[in-house]
Amino acid sequence: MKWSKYFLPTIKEVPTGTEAVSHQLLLRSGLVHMLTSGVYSYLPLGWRVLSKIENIIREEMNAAGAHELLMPAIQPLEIWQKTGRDKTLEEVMIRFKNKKGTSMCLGPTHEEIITDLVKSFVQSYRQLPVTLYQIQTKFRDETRPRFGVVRACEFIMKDAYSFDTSLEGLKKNYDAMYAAYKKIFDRCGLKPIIAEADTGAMGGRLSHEFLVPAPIGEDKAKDEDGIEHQAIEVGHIFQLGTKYSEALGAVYLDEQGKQQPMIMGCYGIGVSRLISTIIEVHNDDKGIKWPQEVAPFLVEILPLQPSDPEVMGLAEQYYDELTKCKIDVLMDDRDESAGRKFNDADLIGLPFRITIGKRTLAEGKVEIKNRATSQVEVLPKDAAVGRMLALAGK
RNA sequence: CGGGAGAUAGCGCAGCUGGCUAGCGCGCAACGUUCGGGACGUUGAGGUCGGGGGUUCAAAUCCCCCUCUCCCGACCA
Repeated sequence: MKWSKYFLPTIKEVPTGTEAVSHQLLLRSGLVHMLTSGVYSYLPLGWRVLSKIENIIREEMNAAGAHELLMPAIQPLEIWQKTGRDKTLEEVMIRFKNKKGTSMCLGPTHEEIITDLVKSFVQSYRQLPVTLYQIQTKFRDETRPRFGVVRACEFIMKDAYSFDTSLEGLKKNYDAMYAAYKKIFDRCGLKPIIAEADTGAMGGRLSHEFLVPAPIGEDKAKDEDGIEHQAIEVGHIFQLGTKYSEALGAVYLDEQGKQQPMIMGCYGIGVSRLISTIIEVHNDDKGIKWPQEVAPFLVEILPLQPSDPEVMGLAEQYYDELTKCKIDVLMDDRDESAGRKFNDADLIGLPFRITIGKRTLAEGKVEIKNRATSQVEVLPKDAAVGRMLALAGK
């Protein structure tokens, strides 16, 4: 991508009414834009990060044997009345009546919907176990949205649901999800504390929270050494048991031809919240330091004098070669001062920066800088692409 | 939902003991000079001072009501 043709508005000054570092950087680096409290647009760069995170989640969910689907956000209230959660979740549920006068809501979560769906198709133990998941927008009318996208009224969540015929089966699925979660967060550059937690409004037998220590955390978490941290909850997994299947009549016939309620688990990840959390953990006073796997682009090519044919020629050459090798490249080809481009590069925080300037190029050299470590390598111009590929692990 | 802070140009702010034809910095447009860490000069565009009502010769400024935003708490899968 070429910056001059891209929609990437960076902001120099700290936006009014922002306290959290991640909230400030989210806005300053052109990732999101607030429409109203707790409701955000994702700009092209933010959308790319979101897609990277989603793809990591997809890969690990699929590897764990879950199947992706997509359920509706618009839901009849009737189904919520069957489990009584129209009351439990009354405060956060956004409700309305459709033209026929039917009470509807925007889904704050999907246990009821998935249970109803699986009930429609699964009648036999032979069809179980099954685990389904979706990545979808949830709606919660939060009293106090906070810290940008950390607690929002409209947010993106990955929610998975397992259906089993036995507690052993549930345990197995639960363990598989637990393991997948560890991989997902690790790939996102996060080291969550995993803690047993209350099952709260979800109900059920057992649950674990995945908590990432951060100054803006709303949850308390004790680490292995018993030290308490403020932490952001990025994931929560539950052994639900039969609460929903019994309430909604999701039953199957076992080998004896006897009707049994399905045994369920559910597994959530706050996808949009992860963006804030990653920024909260990976930043310095100049901007974001994206972990490689979730970075919107892997490398920024920075020609300092775009009007210089030799500088720009080399930049274009790198751009083409790296793009051919399937590296996500952003080239700052804007006709702006060097200082501004350097500062913007630090702000948006791509893992690597290739700087091409007249002065260094006169000696046949260019620079590669690692954003996270600040390490700078000066190397012959013909070695830059090869080195970059090595750094990218290709 | 309780407590606190705030809303003036796209962004960051000043002005608030009434006198404003509303200003500064950044950004934006044009031209020229620059060109390795947010360059410089000249010219220019851009505002229902969050909204409504009131007091007054006169309101961004004083009074009342409302809306919105942020922070702390309560709440929260």
